[in-house]
Amino acid sequence: MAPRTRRMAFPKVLIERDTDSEQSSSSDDEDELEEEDEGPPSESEPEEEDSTKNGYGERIEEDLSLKKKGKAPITISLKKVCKVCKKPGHEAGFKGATYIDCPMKPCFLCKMPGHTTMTCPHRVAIEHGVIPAPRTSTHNTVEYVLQRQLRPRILPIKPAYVIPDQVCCAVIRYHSRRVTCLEFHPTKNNILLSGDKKGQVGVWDFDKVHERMVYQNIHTCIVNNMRFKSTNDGMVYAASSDGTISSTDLETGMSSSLMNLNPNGWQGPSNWRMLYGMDINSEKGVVLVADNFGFLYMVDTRSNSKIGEAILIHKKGSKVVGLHCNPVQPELLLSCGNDHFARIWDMRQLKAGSSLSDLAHKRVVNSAYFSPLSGSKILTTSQDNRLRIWDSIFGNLDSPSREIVHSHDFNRHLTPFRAEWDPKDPTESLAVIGRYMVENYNGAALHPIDFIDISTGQLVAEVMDPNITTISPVNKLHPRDDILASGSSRSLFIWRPKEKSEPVEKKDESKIIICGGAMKKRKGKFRGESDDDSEDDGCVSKGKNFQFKKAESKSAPRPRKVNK
DNA sequence: AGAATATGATTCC
DNA sequence: TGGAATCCCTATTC
Repeated sequence: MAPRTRRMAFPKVLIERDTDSEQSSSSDDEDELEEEDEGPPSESEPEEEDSTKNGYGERIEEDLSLKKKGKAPITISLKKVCKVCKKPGHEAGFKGATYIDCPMKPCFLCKMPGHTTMTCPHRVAIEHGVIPAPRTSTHNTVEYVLQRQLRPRILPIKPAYVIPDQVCCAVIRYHSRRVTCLEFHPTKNNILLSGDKKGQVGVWDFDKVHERMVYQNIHTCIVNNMRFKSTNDGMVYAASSDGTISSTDLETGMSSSLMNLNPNGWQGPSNWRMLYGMDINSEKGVVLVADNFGFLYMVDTRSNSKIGEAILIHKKGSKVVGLHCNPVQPELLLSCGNDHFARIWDMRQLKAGSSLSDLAHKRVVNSAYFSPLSGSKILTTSQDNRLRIWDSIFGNLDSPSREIVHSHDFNRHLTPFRAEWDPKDPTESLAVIGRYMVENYNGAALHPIDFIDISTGQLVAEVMDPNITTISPVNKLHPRDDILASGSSRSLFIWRPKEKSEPVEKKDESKIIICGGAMKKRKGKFRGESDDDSEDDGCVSKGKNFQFKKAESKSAPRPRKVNK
């Protein structure tokens, strides 16, 4: 697995190690970058070469040439190579809490070559990190009028958003694997459902933080999407990579399988079907799901029976990751997937190739959602680091009406990011999405959760907490209250606006709990977590030790290693 | 403190 | 077309 062959091909270049790392990194072109040119790298280089190389791409060797001359003391020399491109002359990686890009690679944010994220035009506003991309097409008359006449009036009104920006309660390590999806209960305001990579479903009353419930036997691997049954909000459906749709009674925990695409068990990876996108068409009483081979399935919720045959809605063999029914027009279905398309369908004429619209993207589309009230706009999240807004009224669907460059790269170890609408926003312009790229906030490397006004592309707010050093790819805004729920790694967080909740330090200590689980002897400590009382059964309240503080330069939690 | 590892889209041959 | 190599701003365990 290790790219050993590449490492062995390095030319041997020795550089005197400079005790002051900051100076050395900024003056690489001077004589310290002397090539000693000991000839080409030998192909038969022994494997132990790896042991002379530390984790930062530096090569440590004893300077033998000095030995030969006799008197000179043995000095340790380092060759500094970029750990990304393996070339000397520059270094990439963390310098403290700031990540330095490799200049040989395209910009990590906008993916364009020729610059790094430091100078990317899409993050010139340092305090925001994200600015709107220019409109792709402004030759539309309606848009022009909107720009001229409406925008000047709209802009001052926009900041009225209420942003949930302070953690009010949390369960650290709620799940035993990373969180993959979240869903608020449709009627009970304090109930949050969470699915994880292991197939477990959490039911959490975040007003009674300690009453943590995790159903372990609903699925056997990733829970990809959950939806409440519209006619009975005590029942929830979930689609999983185990190939089943589950139907679970939240009171009893009783779960049954609505559909199973792998009735004969494991028949090899090319036969194992996984369910990703799911939604409910309450009008028709149908659960819609889609698999990793491009097919859509429908199940009648009254008879629990499959309707018709599977329909190919995306490129054959490609994953369909998202399905969404239009909130206003029940005939309209939206799908998105790994074939780089989001597609709009008419439920009355569902067959392969009969989509009403194909929304083209440059990369995989992680999510596509109709706007929650009018259903006239579509918000997509694509792995090309762009959010796109497609407007069926003020624009055509041939091209997005706006593209917003935003850092939400794909990483196989992270749940894919999905931008979500604020269901409460009457103007249908507020979206929330976690950010991949780290920002250095007074010495702490943090990944904020961004609130973006999709009508202007502006970053309305970036929400973070110095205690949360992990990326938060899963976010959901409450359907009625000013609450944000976040899934970050295995933890769940509930955010509320500052003015509505007292600072957590003064609040009920039990609002933050840390679950033991497998983390008994964990060394990297969460702030305030003490090692002494690590009872690993159930939840352990660590509230009194756990303090939320403003990011301060001295008290950054688990800071990134600072080069010395 | 550093190594190992889990594991998916994409590219290349 | 299919399998191997590659990748990289992760999180966690050992």
